[in-house]
Amino acid sequence: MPQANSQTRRERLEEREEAILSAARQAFVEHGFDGATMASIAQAAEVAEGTVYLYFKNKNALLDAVIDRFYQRLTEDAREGVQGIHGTFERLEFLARHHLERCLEELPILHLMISRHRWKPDYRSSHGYELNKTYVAIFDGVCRDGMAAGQLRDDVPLWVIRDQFYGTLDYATRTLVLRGRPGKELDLAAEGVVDILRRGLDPGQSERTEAETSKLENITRRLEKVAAKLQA
Amino acid sequence: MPQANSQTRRERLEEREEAILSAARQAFVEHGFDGATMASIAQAAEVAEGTVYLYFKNKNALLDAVIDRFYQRLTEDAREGVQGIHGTFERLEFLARHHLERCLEELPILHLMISRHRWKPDYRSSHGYELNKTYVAIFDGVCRDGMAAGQLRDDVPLWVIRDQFYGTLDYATRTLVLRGRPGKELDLAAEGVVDILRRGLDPGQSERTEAETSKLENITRRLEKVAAKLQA
DNA sequence: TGACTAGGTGAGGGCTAATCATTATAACTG
DNA sequence: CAGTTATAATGATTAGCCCTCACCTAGTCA
Repeated sequence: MPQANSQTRRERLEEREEAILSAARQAFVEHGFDGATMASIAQAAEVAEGTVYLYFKNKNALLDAVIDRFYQRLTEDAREGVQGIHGTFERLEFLARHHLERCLEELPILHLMISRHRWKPDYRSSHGYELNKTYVAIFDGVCRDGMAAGQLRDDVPLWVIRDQFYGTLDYATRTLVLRGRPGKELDLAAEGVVDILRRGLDPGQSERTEAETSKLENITRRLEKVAAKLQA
Repeated sequence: MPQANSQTRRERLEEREEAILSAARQAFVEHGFDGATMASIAQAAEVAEGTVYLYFKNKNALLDAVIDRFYQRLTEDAREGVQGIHGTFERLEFLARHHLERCLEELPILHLMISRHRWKPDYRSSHGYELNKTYVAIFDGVCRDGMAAGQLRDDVPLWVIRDQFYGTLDYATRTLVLRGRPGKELDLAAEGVVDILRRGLDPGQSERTEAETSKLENITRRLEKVAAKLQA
């Protein structure tokens, strides 16, 4: 049974890789990149120190892999969520809330990403850049649809809007943590971001109905969450 | 002549400190924090390695000192510039342009600041936090004046606006560099930021929807309480 | 002059990431 | 099943870093 054997063999390797990756993630989250040692990661993964280097080229590659995971889930969930929502600003508000929630949840990972990943001189040719590109492509798509539908000014470059959106959100994440009550003010932050965008990118005559239904739908979504809780 | 002697003595010390600080700045800018070695910094400053530690507690203290300088100049110039300008949005546009220009000029310092400084867990009790606070106080002042004069909505928390402003600018800085022509698009970015703010914070629009959503949110909150009770 | 002291030195300690010669294990073959 | 090869795993070792500390030097003062 060579098939079965090679299967288990492959599985063993994947399990090991998983163990190392998970140990690394844990170590990075707990002690930061510099604070985490390869020795402790190897020990937590129950392998020898040298073994880690069979699976990952070096410490940085470990970090890359951890961040890769973060982005994969972030992107997937964003894409999924957007699909189930109609209306430009409803989608934007979902994206804002989703980004804030996820970044707050995984704050240490966000720190690692920003501090070690995003400011490298060769960022643009890095894998991380591609990951980010894929992620923000969802936002870009929503905006382009909005522009095509006339709900969004199309005389502002998309990259300006994008920086406005994610720049604000990342700063807001930090502020929410610094202020010590991230949960309570999350809604305020997400709504604030989209609200300013809504007014700032209004293509002309204000469409009050649009704005109102948006907020109503927002509340509906929250009520649906409550309903889901009740079911569980 | 004890006066003259102690003077020259003091001057010697200050010169040395200056030499070390300047060498450190150079090294950090050229090779990054990890890439710069204390040995090379000491050599560039023409002192022994141990001497550096007579002037700065450790490598991190060196970085702090470098960043301190950056903030001092940034803040001073911002304050000066704002004083010579009247009108809320004119001032904001100056601040945006000033921030962008300075950050682009000193990009490596900005990287150091963001990656090593701002995301420390104890950031809020650090000197860097105070520096940042002093800097953004200028922006806050401009906004508060604008609100008092009725040129700015006062129903959006100041911290949301601040995050919007500086978050966007920092992201824009990165984008401008990535796009490779920071000079040409700097105006576009600065104007874009302020333009969206201008429209987004225009106090002219109605606030009736605001009151209505507030009521609805009240109801939502009550329903969530009910849900919590039911869960228990 | 001789003791005192602030300031300066650089070899060495302790810790780290990463390597590589060696060993162990699995897979294949006749 | 035994022998051979290929793959996987090991951990002592290496090179390089930050920082300390025992020692040194040169001014200052009694």
